[in-house]
Amino acid sequence: MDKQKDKVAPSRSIGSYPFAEIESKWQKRWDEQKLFRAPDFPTNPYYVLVMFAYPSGDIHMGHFRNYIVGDAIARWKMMQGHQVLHPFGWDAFGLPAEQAAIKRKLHPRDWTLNNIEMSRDTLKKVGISFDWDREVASCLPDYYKWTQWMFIKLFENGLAYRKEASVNWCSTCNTVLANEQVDSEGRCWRCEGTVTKKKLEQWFFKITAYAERLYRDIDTLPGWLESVRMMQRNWIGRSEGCRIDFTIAETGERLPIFTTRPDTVFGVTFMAIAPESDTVSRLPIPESKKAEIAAYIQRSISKSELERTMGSDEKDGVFTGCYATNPFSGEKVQLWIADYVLASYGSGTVMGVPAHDQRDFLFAKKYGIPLRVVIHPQGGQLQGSELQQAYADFGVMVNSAGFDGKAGEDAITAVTDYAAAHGIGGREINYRLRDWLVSRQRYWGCPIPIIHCPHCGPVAERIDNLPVMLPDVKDYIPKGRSPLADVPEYTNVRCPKCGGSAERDPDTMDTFVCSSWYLFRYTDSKNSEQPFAPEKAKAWLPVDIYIGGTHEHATGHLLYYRFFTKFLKDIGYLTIDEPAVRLLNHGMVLDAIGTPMSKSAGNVVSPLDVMASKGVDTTRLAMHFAAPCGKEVLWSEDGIVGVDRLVQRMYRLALVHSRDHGTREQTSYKRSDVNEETWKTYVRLNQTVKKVTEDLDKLQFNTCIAAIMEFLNDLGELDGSVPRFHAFAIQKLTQLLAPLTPHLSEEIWEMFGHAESVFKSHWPDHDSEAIEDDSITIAIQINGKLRATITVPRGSQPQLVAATARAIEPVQKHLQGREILKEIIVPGKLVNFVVR
RNA sequence: GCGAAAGUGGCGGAACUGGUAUACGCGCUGGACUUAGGAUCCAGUGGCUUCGGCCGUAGGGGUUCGAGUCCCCUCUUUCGCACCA
Repeated sequence: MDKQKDKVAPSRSIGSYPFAEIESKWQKRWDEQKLFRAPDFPTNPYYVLVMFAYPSGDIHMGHFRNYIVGDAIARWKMMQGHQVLHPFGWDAFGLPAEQAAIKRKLHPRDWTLNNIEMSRDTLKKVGISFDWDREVASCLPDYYKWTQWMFIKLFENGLAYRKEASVNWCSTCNTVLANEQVDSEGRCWRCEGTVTKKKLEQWFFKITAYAERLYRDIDTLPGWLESVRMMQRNWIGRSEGCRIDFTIAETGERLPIFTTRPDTVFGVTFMAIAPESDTVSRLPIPESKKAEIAAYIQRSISKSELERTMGSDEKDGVFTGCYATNPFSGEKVQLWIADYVLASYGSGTVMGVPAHDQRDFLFAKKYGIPLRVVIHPQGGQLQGSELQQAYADFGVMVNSAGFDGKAGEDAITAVTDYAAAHGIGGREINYRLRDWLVSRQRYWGCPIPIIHCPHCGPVAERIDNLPVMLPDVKDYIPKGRSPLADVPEYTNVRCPKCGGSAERDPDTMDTFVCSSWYLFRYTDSKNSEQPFAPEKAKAWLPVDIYIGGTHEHATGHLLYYRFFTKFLKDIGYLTIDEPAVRLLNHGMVLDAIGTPMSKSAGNVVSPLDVMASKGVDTTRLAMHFAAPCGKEVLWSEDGIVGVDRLVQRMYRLALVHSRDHGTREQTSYKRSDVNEETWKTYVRLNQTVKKVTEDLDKLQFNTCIAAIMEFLNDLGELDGSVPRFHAFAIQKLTQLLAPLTPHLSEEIWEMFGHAESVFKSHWPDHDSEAIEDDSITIAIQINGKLRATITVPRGSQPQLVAATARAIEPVQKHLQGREILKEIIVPGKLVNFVVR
């Protein structure tokens, strides 16, 4: 019989895969049939969440990759019998809208809504399985009403508060920023401008009240990337130590400090206060010193974070003329102001132990402050005068009154317990995490629903008055105060409490507030009575997999939304502690030589262009196949060729084999049904089903595709002597490919006569009666080097295999004149002869 | 400086608990069918080779019958942290 292969003769009679019409056909049908509409109360839920998007009007390769990964998972879970929630929405407040408005003389709202239309159309062309009925846009009143509700709930629970503080100010954006929005080099996350400090009264969310839970629960998130977990741990910066109350010698006022090394307390030879610390103003500074100190404080405050951090070997400060008393030794030491001390951490004051802390050491060296050794290394001695640097390791306490001889952790415990027992301190935990500054002096954001009353102070807007509508303004240009402040109709209101005249807060919220709860809104996006019904949220949450750029959000969004989750649980709206079980970072898309795509580099490739010439499914496959999905991908046109061949090949095979086979359902084959070659191929098919299923579970889309290609190569070798076998195999492959090539698979599925969507079909199970090959290849090694392979029936006696191996010619040759010391036999794998 | 992850053909990348390194794809070489081929199909493709083999997973050591995989050192890259007391 002729080898039929999958060649179609004459090939010219069959056109290539007509992707354009097939794509629009199925996109339309999915829409009409509401195939991806999620129920409110699923019985077998799976929640796939992709980070919602800023509506910039187009999509780039990074978005494309993000969404096709989510889409593959959503469609696969659907075929596995889950009800899938796969929603989408728009993070629609934010700076670019104002800039566009200024530049193009458009209202930010019009610009944004127009972009949403365009972006949505684009996503529909990609055929992403979003449930568009649940779409949200954070800039619409029916959404931001509930963002305001969140603010008020936090306010009512004492977790939203106003304080004057030294805050981050970006002079380019003309607004304040949260700590999370300033990078490690002191630059604005959005414009990269230098961030300075400004003393302002602003709204904060008390995320620090959740520091311990946020820290502790990181351990309950094994499905998150370790790097993200580490970044959050670092950001929260939990540190266990001891509070020790020194006193200001002149006034007797308490001067508490935090230290992780209370065992060095007898080595304190000075104290240092941060220049910004409130404590400074309470010091009895001698007249003669005041001018010098004021100048120093002025100088340090005007330095940027970067300047203060750079050259960290250079410590400077100024002596206040005041003294502090060590409660352990009763000794008086000099009290300095030094800008290596941070006002925002601990009490803003540190005890200076030059012998055992490198920073204190450098500082003391510079100013000739004495040094006292109070810790000796185990079994060693330190000479203070010979120290070239601080000895910061653990050791044995010396020169420490009754504590001498205590060592390491015991020493720390002993001193801490003593402090607690004598009312001069005790165990304390400190966090690096600061409260979240949420006010923004910008127009295009969610209005803060607070009214400032001269009598009642800040008062929350009444819930039934929500939303506080964002008014139109003439001028969006940020001037360093909110444009809303210039709209008297907006700001002049009555106090909800006393009815007196009052002023509305003119600021808007950080857009990260909007994105801290959108995943909950999706479970009940049309609710006009509540942000979402708790029972609906309960039915879907937590998110099973959350996909996006986890790196840039590691210590921002991904911390904020955990905070909101815990808060909403505390007030009874949620039952979960953590919002998402698994977090997937889709890697960046780079150009073919590994440079990030950017306008300035001129190497941007639009997914839309590729889709237009090759079709969506080919473009999807090329992206999936190029690299495992957590890794960065080098995008190259060359990569398309191979997967395009796969698409064309599938389509051609379907054209040929669907002709007269109809929907006839063959669920499995028995060995007796088919010839040997077909059975082998059938086994290979089942192995492929198994492998693809396992790889999808591991989100290894690249190896799924490879497995399918491999099988297709094998299928091409098989003749058509068993009627309908090819048709059977192709239908299985169509299902396996469906999460990755949804349009192609739908079309082929229909060609085979199925009336329902392939996504309503049941994901193939492998036939466990046909998963193992009849014969296996055994590697034959001599001294660990491969010398031959032999093929034996599965389950052959290992000794028999070894004997066969010994007899074959290439092995004989190597064994000639040598002594076999040992035979290593790994059943089903290899035989290794150890010879001399 | 500290910490973590990684380094595999010309390229993107495979390889389960140590067990046939380089699956799959691109590219390349040759061929078939063709008016044509940027279509399709077939064969080959790590390096060296005296055609027996030898060498090969960043480099060097080690453990083992056997190492891409485990251990130690070095180099490189990426990422995070970097006055947090």
